[in-house]
Amino acid sequence: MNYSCSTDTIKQYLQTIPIFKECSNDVLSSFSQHACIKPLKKGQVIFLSDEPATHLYVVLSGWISLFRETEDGEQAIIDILTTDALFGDTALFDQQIYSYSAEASDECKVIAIPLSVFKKEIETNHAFTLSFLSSISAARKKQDMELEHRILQTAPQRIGCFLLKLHANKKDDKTVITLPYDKTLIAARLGMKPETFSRALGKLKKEVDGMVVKGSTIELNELKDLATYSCRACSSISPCKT
Amino acid sequence: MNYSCSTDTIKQYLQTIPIFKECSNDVLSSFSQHACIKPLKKGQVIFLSDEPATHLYVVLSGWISLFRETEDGEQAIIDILTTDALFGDTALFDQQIYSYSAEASDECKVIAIPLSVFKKEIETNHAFTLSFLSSISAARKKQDMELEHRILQTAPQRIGCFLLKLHANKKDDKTVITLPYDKTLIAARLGMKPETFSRALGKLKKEVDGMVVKGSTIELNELKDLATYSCRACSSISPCKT
DNA sequence: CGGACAATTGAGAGACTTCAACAGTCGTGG
DNA sequence: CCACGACTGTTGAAGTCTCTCAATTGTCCG
Repeated sequence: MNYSCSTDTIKQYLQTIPIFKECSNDVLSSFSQHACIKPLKKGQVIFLSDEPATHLYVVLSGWISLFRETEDGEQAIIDILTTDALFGDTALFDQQIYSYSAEASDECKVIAIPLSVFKKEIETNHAFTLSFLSSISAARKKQDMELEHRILQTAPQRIGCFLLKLHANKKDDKTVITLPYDKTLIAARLGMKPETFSRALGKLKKEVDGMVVKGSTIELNELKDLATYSCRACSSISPCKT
Repeated sequence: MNYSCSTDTIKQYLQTIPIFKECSNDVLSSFSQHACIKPLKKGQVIFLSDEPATHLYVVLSGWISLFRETEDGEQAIIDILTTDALFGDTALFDQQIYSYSAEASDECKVIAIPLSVFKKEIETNHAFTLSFLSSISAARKKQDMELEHRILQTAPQRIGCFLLKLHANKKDDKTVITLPYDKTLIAARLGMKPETFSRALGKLKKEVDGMVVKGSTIELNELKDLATYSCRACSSISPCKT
């Protein structure tokens, strides 16, 4: 990969991303001219919650975690995003303030687009607004399911659901799943402590026939068995797609 | 109040609702002509999850609960809405299917607007799309906070936070808060069992100086005391506004 | 007044967390 | 090349929070 910030490189990247797909050449050029590619090291903070917002970001590679911190010093992970995902866009409305913090949990590459440029496009380009709206709407549904899962699913079920989603996003159809980041981080992502994750994964292994865990790879016999166990406590038509 | 479905009545109502506020007279007329006011009895179902969507709705009065049901027969309450809130709008994108069920938990009145009419407006009227986008964006942030609360707050804190939000939406500034609906329903809304709610409210009463509970009214000495206790485990700059 | 339902209370079980100890892995520096 | 330390991950025991089940009280309405 290439670390350049050249307009052409960015344009090429943007074209592959769903939300920008329907943009005309002019629009893409406009974004590309003002955007730049930012390589990030593990642990690097991109912005902090309640900070005045300047850019929104698109993930090119790696994993970005969105989180908030409380007065107590507790951390709540809101989401962990990878390629094609947009973040920082919540600052577009209201007071142009980020509503969460963002940090690279990996070696990452992101495209930074000035909020003002994006906002101008939203204000003047109706087609683009519609595709943005559609993506926001999808994100909202995803969040909705997230909330439901926290209420209804047990820790082992939540892990199962997480694995199913990982599998759904894979290119191949093998029943071997590789965990994308630290177990500690997955635990936080699923709203549980590392110890609970470890024990819950153990329980899941017992409950699901033919499931084998070796470090960060998980082998399954039948995906269906995992879905039967995990999706029992979920309202969506299983298996869950979000 | 008046149960008529006349265009003028609906237009009058719509004009008072933030998302429609910036609509031109023509747009309002277009909505009003196709919309109708629907009175609802307590317990009446408006639509079910996964059903093909026909209308979206605006709450005029009463409380509408949005929920989903799992294979197990468990129910997850997603939100409980009142005056000015929009629902059913998640069906605008994707497959025009409702992503949750909606039921009146009260005597309610709602305005039903055909999805097709709303969608057409979204597709052709840029100013309207922007104001819709802004409202969706706000809803998303609210949901975000909801998720955080479920992870970080204990049951008594969640109740405290709920009370603070009730107070923030009140017209007057009295420190007497009236619960808007059944305690059982509030419990479900906050993701806990009625028994837990009862005990948690008892605990909250003990923890917060000067708090008195009499049936469905709650008296407070200082709002600040409640916020200090509840917002400790929350990331937002207290008190929470969502 | 009685029935239906909301709300409370108690006891015990279950899920998750906390604290603490320990095993495994990886990279660094001697 | 090995030893050390830092870090991730696992395991045990005890504690906390919430849920479940069951019994009881309170309240509203016919």
